Amino acid sequence: MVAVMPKQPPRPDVTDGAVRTGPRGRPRSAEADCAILEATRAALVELGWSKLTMGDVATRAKVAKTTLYRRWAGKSELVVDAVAHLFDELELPDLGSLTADVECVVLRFAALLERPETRTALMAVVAEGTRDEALRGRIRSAIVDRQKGLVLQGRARAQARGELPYEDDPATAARNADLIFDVIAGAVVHRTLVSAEPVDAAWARRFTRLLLSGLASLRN
Amino acid sequence: MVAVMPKQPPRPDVTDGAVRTGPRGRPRSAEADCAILEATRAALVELGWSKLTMGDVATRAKVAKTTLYRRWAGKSELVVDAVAHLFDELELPDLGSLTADVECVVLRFAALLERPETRTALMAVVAEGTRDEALRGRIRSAIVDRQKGLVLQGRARAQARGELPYEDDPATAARNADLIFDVIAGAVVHRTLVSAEPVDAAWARRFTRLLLSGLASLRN
DNA sequence: GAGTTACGCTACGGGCCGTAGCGAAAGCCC
DNA sequence: GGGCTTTCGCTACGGCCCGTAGCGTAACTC
Repeated sequence: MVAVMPKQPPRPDVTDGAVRTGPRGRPRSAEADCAILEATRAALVELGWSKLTMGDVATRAKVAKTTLYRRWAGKSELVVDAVAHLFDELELPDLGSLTADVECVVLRFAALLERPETRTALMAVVAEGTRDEALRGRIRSAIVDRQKGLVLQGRARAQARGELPYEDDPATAARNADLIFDVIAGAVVHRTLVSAEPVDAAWARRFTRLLLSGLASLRN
Repeated sequence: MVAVMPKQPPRPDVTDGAVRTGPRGRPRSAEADCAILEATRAALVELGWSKLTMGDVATRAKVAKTTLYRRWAGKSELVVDAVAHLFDELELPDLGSLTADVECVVLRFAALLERPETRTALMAVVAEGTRDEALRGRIRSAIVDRQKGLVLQGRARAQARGELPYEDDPATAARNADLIFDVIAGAVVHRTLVSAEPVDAAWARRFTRLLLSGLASLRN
């Protein structure tokens, strides 16, 4: 788990080669960071993305509004960090077969998207990210890359078991991993948030079969 | 193409069985409707979702702000209708094979998502929809159902060609269509908006092969 | 203690929201 | 034409939220 860091305080340059001792002055309150992120998640559950305001979060966290703006540039950045922690619980258990692994991660990812915090926040920040390159990068490092790691891990296991062939070309391997990631994550997100229908065990099973064996396997 | 209708004006009940003649009073300006939707799309291109305001749209459309609120309840509903028209151009040409049909629709759908209007609007309204049942229904009828029709159409063609088996059970057929729809639409949306990487011909080809033949086909 | 930085608090200009109220305009039906 | 109905443009308004500035105080380092 990689901690997501809020906006860094302005520090003097270290480019002159002089050895700096640790940061001087009053340090930032770690409790405040935690309380703010917690308050943000609570506000997301109660109010949703559109009605969430910075002032409200500050009040919930028992913190001055100015303290929020000292650490996060705005609502989007704050919410990304607040939600990112929830994705840390995503893990890929080794169940012994590629089919079981895929089904399991699909269900876990869906369970994460069922939570009202992630439900209302994920699409909203992605929408904002379409117009903000920096925000896209933040989303990528805080959320997307963690998920993509699961794909790489699952493929390595399947290859070790002999369920998947080893790719000869590293570039091809990377492209395939990206493709599989978009297919799995995209299908689960689209099912839960756009089609607004539940991802249950039956759906996960049928999706996994489709992914592994293709369209022709969908007869029954 | 089904026209998306703005908020209906308050009419007296027709439940008493009496024959009503047409609506009385001054009719709504169809030109205003058109100008408003056009102005909304233009504003989406220039400003994006978050900075788009109702007042700005009204000014662009040369219409009073009150006129907007007489027809749409808010920003989300307005944007859904404004973007819905763009999805009408989605069609499924008969290219003679399932592979070609899928590749083509993937590329067309991706081209639609490349446009800044849809890019910034689609995820935003979906995010709002997670907290608004009525808005979800509006998105479904205005956008999602039209796309889903393409899946049904493509499957029927493939079955007629003998490329896909006919499902015995209608319920199974419906579930399969929903699954395929979420996989295709989800993958394209996730690739373009979350991973923020282009859907080009090569990606469409590899995705289609994966969809038709499953993971094992991804060696090269 | 001196220096530095974070904090809480208050106050503010500015923007946008969504609505009310008005007179005028544009259609129907007699 | 005269009435009736509904929409239109316009203005004005209270309210909420934004994001920042300014101040005095608290916490930590050297």
